[in-house]
Amino acid sequence: MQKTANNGFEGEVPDVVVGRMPIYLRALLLLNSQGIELVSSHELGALLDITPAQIRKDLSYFGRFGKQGKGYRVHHLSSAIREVLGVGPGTQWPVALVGVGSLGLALLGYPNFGREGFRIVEAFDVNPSQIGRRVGGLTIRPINELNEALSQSGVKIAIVAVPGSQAQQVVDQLIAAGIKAVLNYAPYSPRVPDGVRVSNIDPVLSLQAMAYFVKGGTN
Amino acid sequence: MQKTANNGFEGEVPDVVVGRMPIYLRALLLLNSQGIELVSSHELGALLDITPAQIRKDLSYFGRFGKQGKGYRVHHLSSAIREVLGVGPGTQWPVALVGVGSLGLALLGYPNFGREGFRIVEAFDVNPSQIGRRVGGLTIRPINELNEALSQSGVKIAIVAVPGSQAQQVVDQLIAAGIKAVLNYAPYSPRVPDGVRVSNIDPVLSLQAMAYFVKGGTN
DNA sequence: CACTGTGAATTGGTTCACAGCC
DNA sequence: GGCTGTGAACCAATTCACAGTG
Repeated sequence: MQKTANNGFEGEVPDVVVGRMPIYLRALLLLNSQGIELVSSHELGALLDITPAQIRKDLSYFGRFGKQGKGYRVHHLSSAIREVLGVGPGTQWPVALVGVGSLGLALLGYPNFGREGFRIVEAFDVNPSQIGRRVGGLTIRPINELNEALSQSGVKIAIVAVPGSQAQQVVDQLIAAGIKAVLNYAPYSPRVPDGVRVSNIDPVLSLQAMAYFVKGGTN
Repeated sequence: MQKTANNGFEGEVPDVVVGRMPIYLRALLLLNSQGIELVSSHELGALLDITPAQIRKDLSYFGRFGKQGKGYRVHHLSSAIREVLGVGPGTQWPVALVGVGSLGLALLGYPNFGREGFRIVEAFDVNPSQIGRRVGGLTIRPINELNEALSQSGVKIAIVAVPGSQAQQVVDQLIAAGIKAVLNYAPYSPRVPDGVRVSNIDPVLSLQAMAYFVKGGTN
């Protein structure tokens, strides 16, 4: 049984490997902007604090992108990773945002989404004073229009920036409207059915873990 | 060699375990607010999608907090975890913020830091129009005062919310000023010396990884 | 000959399963 | 009887080491 890379079976690539691909992509785009055309796994590893072997093995899950004796062509590899992730140039994932408080507004104005394959195309809030407000070409809509607005539109990814107490309810509504991936900023980890991905961003959890190490671990 | 829990050696607890402790703490505080006094590893696991064995083993790195036949007293366990992490009630880690754009401002107004053991006590920016501005009891200071302000103050944790192009330089300055942990929101992973912790929060990386799964993995 | 791609070896993390205790 | 705490077993991820190649 000769397992060539990318034999079409799903679930074969470990999550942790998928999670590193965007990191590689980032680094490659930076190298590209510096005019660097060729990079070895060793150089890339030095840049990212990742072992060369890890990088080569990770990439080998998706294909053979390098040249022996040379390394990887920066542009070629970055294109390949974009392709793998589904964020190739030309594709832009439409994203829904729920919660337009100060964090939600900051996200609406964040320029990197557009550059990296995503665009916020709908924004919702419960707060009546926000509804109807126009921000960056978008009109903030009431949350009860969420299902109607998203069900037919094919939006598959949402960002949740509401208080923790509302997060579960909002996520439930999003899933009912066909959302398959949620980037959650609320300080509450919502429960979701199989087939839906959640990625939680919670600065407090990160700070607490770092506090342990700053303090000096177990004392 | 009989390795009892918490034998005082540092570095013995895997990072991944430390990273889960804040998650447990979150859940326990929620249970506590619901008036629940006792919880088993099985119940907590069901709530968090973590196996009971994992929870018990994780906790056992730090001590024996449960009662056989009963489970864990919610209040007792949450206090113990706070103690372990160094975010016990009464302690509040002072934190420096660099970058007071829309994201930085949102962070300044984020009420959870205070509740969970952290307080932003200094805020810096390069933008002259921000400097001197008062936000939430804090005066925004120019970044060249960073070293002076932090070196003597004992602030060990910083939040970086500047553009990617400035992140490395800012982190270098923070480290020179004695910072030991950085929560980095810039879309660039800064290089740091041993002994300094960085936690990167990058929504684009999360979205790109989720896009892969929404797309259906390798196709 | 410097590098990739990849099985094999190793390390680290998770889950099992049960002794001990309430 | 129900649950914790924990060695042992298992599984997953990382690293090694080298054959293969431009």
